[in-house]
Amino acid sequence: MSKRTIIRLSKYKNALYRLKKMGFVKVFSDNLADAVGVTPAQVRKDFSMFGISGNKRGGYTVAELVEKLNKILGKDKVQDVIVVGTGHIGTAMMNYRGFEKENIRIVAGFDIDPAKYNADEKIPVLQLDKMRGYVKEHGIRVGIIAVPDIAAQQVLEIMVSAGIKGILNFAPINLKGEEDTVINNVNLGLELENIIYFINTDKKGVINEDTDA
Amino acid sequence: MSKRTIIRLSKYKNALYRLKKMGFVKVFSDNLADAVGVTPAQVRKDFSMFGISGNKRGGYTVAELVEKLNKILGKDKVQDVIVVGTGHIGTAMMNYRGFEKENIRIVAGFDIDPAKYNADEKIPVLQLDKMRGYVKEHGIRVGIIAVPDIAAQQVLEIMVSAGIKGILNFAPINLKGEEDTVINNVNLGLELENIIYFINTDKKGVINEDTDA
DNA sequence: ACCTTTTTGTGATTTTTTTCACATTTTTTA
DNA sequence: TAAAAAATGTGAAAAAAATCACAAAAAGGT
Ligand SMILES: NC(=O)c1ccc[n+]([C@@H]2O[C@H](COP(=O)([O-])OP(=O)(O)OC[C@H]3O[C@@H](n4cnc5c(N)ncnc54)[C@H](O)[C@@H]3O)[C@@H](O)[C@H]2O)c1
Ligand SMILES: NC(=O)c1ccc[n+]([C@@H]2O[C@H](COP(=O)([O-])OP(=O)(O)OC[C@H]3O[C@@H](n4cnc5c(N)ncnc54)[C@H](O)[C@@H]3O)[C@@H](O)[C@H]2O)c1
Repeated sequence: MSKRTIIRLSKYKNALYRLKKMGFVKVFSDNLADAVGVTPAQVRKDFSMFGISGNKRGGYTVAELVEKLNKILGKDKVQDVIVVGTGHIGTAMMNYRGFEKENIRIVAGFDIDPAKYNADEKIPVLQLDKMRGYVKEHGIRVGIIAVPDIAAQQVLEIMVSAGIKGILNFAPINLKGEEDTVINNVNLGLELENIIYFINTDKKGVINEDTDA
Repeated sequence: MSKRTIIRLSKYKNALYRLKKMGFVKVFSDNLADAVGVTPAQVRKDFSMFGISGNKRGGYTVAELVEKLNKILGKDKVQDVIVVGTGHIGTAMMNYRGFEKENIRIVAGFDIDPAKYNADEKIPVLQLDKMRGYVKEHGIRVGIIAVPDIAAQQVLEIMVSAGIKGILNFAPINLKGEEDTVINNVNLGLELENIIYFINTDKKGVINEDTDA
């Protein structure tokens, strides 16, 4: 399954939360298409690939659909995540309250700078050396890299060797991983550059999909 | 030209900076391909679409290539950017030193919370009401939205009406813009969800392209 | 001077992704 | 009960993106 499809499923799910809050019980492929910025056929095809079906003429039941999407996306159970590098981006992620309702829980931060250590906070910041043990002990599978680019590859290797399988990387370098590791490189500078290119050119509109940069 | 192509050009440029620092004078399509994680044919095709040519057998001259890419990407002149919403993400962006060498300069922040105001800093934080005037006066064309999702659409409209043409949006909502506006939605929650999906499934490896979420 | 090697540049081909279009099902209306 | 209307679900078609593969150019060797 392609990344693009999964990102769309997440978007449908987010749109559904909003629709639900607005009181919608049923939803049609073109409502979701509008909300997410794709065609209705795309919505239906995406669902069809995961065996999600609605009712002809009746559309989809919001509550059911949310549940199915969350199941597919692995959001039916809490996912624990650690952050390595508790600087600007790292602490932004640690303090973000929006992850909770998505069943994503940031459980600890790690840094090499002793000034950052704070084992007593709700989300403790521990020394990097403690990471391996922590990951093994708690069975952590997902981590965020928010260290300077020079340190990123090395940090990646420690994380992977400790047992982490999925990584969101903010360092502006294309990290490469082993076969069984998932790495999602998010390069915010690139995203800005992209905008700069397009405003200096004819092609306007919403640039979508693929942060993967 | 597709977003993916432009993102790749940016990546080539970044890879070239590193190669240059390492002392490389010439570079071949497969060096860049390796660095960025694409095929050599892709590199050459991308270049060919922008009329960039190298020398058969001799490859490309690093310095020339960097210059051409920066020209195409609009990085040959400084681009001023404002931030709206000076919370965690907004201040992370404002404090990030890495943008300077990319000719991206964050010139001001805006917020509705008076506690955030600080007109005397190098990068001042001003009240939201001042944004329109500031943008018009300084001819700002690019802005970053880092406000809560509920405020995002409204903030977008103010920014666009003030004359901003390109927007990087961190609020987890698919902002829609007018014809001549470029909006790049970056949804970090989606990027994490994506990782969670893939580690719970067979498909592993580097997830790339498309932050656009 | 000629042969060999290396690498580009790109048309052709393949693969992937999206959109079309319509038969089918369900609901409503009369 | 039949006809009309509104959606889905999905093969087929189209469009977009990536890869192949090879002629051509440049460099070096003998
Ligand atoms: N802040 C932004 O807006 C922004 C924008 C684009 C890219 N980035 C990238 O995101 C990453 C983080 O940026 P930031 O602004 O949060 O940086 P930062 O300097 O604020 O924080 C980096 C943190 O990593 C820690 N660190 C350094 N080496 C480490 C190591 N080996 N192990 C563990 N911790 C280590 C430092 O002590 C520090 O706390 C960087 O790679 C940066 O290039 C940031
Ligand atoms: N922090 C993260 O790691 C993270 C992760 C995913 C998504 N996001 C999204 O990024 C956005 C910013 O997140 P954050 O963590 O920086 O939030 P934050 O709460 O730290 O900061 C938001 C800032 O926006 C200001 N604000 C609110 N309404 C405003 C308005 N109408 N005009 C101007 N300013 C206004 C607030 O005063 C505050 O300073 C949010 O939409 C959030 O959902 C953040």
